[in-house]
Amino acid sequence: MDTLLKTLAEPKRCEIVRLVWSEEKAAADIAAHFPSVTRSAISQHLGVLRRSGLIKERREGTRRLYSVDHQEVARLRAFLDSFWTDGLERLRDLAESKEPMKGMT
Amino acid sequence: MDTLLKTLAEPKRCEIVRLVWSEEKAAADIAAHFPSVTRSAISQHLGVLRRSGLIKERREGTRRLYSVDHQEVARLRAFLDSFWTDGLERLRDLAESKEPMKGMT
DNA sequence: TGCTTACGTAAGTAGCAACTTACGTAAGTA
DNA sequence: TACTTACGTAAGTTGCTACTTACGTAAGCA
Repeated sequence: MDTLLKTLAEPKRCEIVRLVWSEEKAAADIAAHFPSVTRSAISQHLGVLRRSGLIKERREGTRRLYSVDHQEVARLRAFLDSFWTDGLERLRDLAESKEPMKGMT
Repeated sequence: MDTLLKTLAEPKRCEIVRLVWSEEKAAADIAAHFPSVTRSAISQHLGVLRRSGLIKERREGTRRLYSVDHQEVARLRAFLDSFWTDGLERLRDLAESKEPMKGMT
């Protein structure tokens, strides 16, 4: 669970999620938004985002198009919502379990 | 802004916030919930949480009592809420500004 | 005045994470 | 076929971070 939080805690990855929020974008287009770092660095960030499940990859020719996995985002959001509002005891179980947020889809 | 996210991305700090969510607790009581690490480690986590503004400190004799700063938590929550739902353009400005989330109190 | 309690903090270490350069590879193109 | 495009990945470096041990300090107590 904190994997998702750690993933979003990195500003560039947070920005990447925002970039592919409503439309899929190719890796090169995403990298173009970060002139300060290498394309390779962005590719690795995309790898982290993909492994965490926050974004999905689709191949099209030589290009790889990325888009947000809104379902996974919804699970993270549900977790945080329960964190803010209520169910603190239940949240404890979820946060400590090895298979977090079971049945929250 | 990502300072708050980074602070919560650490599991132990997330748990500490949960511990002092509804009632203030002394540092020793908090440390007692983490037998695997030293009291010093928890003290440093408390420092991070305090500097990020997520928790408040109150002295009482030799003891230091900690409690959640719900107002600061509300600001983080508001930021994330706008992240999930809407205002992606406005969110971009907030996330990139040096003085984030101005006027969101 | 000592002594103890309840803390924070300084200093050092190990591991991780974000980055770079260099290389590998699959898909189009001449 | 050879070349280019569009990407991922391996390898190495640097800096941060979570942790430990050791020490400092303010408050209460004998």
